[in-house]
Amino acid sequence: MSKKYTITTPIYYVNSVPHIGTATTTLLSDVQARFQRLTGKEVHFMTGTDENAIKVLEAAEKAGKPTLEFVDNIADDFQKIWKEFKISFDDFIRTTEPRHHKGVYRLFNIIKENGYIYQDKYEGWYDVSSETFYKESDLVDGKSPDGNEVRWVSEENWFFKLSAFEQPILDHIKKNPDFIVPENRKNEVISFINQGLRDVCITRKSQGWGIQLEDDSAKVFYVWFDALINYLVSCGWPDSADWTDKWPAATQWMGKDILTRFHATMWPAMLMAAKLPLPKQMIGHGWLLIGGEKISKSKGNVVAPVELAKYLSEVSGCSYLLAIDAVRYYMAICMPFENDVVFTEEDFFARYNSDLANDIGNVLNRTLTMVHKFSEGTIPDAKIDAEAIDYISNCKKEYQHHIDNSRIDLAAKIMLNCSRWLNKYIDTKAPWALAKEVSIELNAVLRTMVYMLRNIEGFILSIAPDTASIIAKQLKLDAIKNWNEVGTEALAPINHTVGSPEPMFPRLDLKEMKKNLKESSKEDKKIEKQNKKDVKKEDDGSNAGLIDIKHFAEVKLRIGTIELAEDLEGSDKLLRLEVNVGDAKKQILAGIKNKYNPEALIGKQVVVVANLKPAKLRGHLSEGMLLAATDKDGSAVLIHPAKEMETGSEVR
RNA sequence: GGCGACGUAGCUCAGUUGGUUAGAGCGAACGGUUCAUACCCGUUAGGUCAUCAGUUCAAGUCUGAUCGUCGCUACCA
Repeated sequence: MSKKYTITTPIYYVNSVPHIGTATTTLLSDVQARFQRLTGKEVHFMTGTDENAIKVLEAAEKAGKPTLEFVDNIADDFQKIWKEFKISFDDFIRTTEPRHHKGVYRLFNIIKENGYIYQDKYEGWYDVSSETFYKESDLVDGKSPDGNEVRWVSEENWFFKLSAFEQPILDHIKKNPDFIVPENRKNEVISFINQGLRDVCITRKSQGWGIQLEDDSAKVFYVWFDALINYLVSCGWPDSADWTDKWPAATQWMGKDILTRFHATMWPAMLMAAKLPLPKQMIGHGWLLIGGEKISKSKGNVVAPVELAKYLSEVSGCSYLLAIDAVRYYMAICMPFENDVVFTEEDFFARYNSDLANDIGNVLNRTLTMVHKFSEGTIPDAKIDAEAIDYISNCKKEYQHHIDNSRIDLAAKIMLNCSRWLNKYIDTKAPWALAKEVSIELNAVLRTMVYMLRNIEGFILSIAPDTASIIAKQLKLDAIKNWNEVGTEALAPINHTVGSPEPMFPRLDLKEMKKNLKESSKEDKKIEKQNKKDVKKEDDGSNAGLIDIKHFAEVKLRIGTIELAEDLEGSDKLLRLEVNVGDAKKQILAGIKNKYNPEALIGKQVVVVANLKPAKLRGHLSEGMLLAATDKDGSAVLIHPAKEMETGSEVR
């Protein structure tokens, strides 16, 4: 069995349908997959859904559906939408499938046997009302993301010895410069690992959802540990005989957000711990940020690619299939690589007009018309311009190079440049002028035009498959099926009769659309204006840096009496204080250990910010703060009232 | 607080190891053309490369500071 070219997308959370972000990743990988197939490679292109997150439970509950049914539905939706979006995946893996569970168990056991898994106490914040564990970073102002109270809980769990792989991963990155792209992301990963990796807790107390441990049904695997394994499972690991043909993957695609922490550290570590090969390349591309004003009825920040295509089809009159291609093309040519790219619907429609309607669509149209007018509809018997053959031969090389390097945007630009080249070629040669007298050159020009068009077909095929097939169809020629065909003269067969032109991408009336936009977004603008006004009122520039008194009034300052002070265990800066502020006692952690003895503080009065949101420091809750002046050396000097005050007195 | 990224034309973005007059596409203006989807081709306008200072013969590029946006992180109270 020959080695396959494996391309992966992340598996996506099932609490929402595909949006512009997931669609971008998926589309870019699809272009690569389609291209590699075109070159004759056997491709294993996989995507899927991550269904074991605890959040799924809540989402299902909200939807009023049994959890299993809920995830089934969403997984179906994903597949439907991806198919509509022409994603040519070979495998769609769901982490609720038995094959995935089997893989997770196997990998866990292998890593355990290899000595990289151990049992220890897991401590974390536990949200009782939603029965969910939260990481420290998940907490919002000391509460769960839903605003529920959390409490500190510790329980026995399994840990993965991630810390053992700091150096091995760094070494691997160094030895394989293309392992992580782009460069700036690679640097981020390196500096992240250099900060030190902590072992990760890979099991949780079961909430009734997730993959239960084989010998302990009260526990489930941490979702990221389970999810990453899907890549292996999709390749047939561990039991299928041919999994080594598919793994390691050639390219693992993802957005930059899940690269550093998971794919570039935890995942390689897991593979190393199991003595499995690492993927050849991971790409953490930037985001397609949503900005500007929205023309369509899409709500909020979620622009569904399929909805966008539907809307484009409505307003432009182009077929739905080609409208999907337009979205695909846009995402391809705007691919965010190192940096994020701003997406606006206005920009999308402008690009549709300039690139697809005016350039590519129009050049097909004028070529066909000319072949009909000047050559009775048949490709004349003439030599293709050597200039064109040269040009295409270069483009072909570059195009392949770019796709192999995952630069879908640059590849798309080559295609667009071919169309520009052809437009310029036509203008320079002016076939309509040549046609006025008998001319051999006219025939060569006409055949060259068709030849160029066919190469554009070849270049756009992986990006916008139906656009390619329509080009072939209007020329009444068999569609390109292999990359070898690109650049050959056989693409424009002599004496072949072409079909009649029909606009693929009808031009949009952007001015008209802008008018509509203005009306539809009047409301939004009003709100925006109001907001701006409010900001201006408070800060009109002349008062830069000054605040309104009402902002100050929001801060509740009280005289508090320190009733208890002690060192905080494990901290060399913080003291733990209990401060009476009149109506309540508050635990406050203060970073004043280097200046104050705890004993000397007891009984002292201080100024306390009484309505500060609690925060957790060093694992302990701090419910307020003491006012202190900053000394020359940067240390804190507490502020005391000038005379003994009643505890709880207001400070103004 | 720490680490990091970013700030380049009206808009969206390129600018390799510092090296002439800072680029592209879109948009705009003007001209040309008529095969074409009011399209295409050409020309032009438009930039204190966030600000300030420094290194250098030479800085968008290197260094430091400042401002702004964003991300991660912390023993920030």
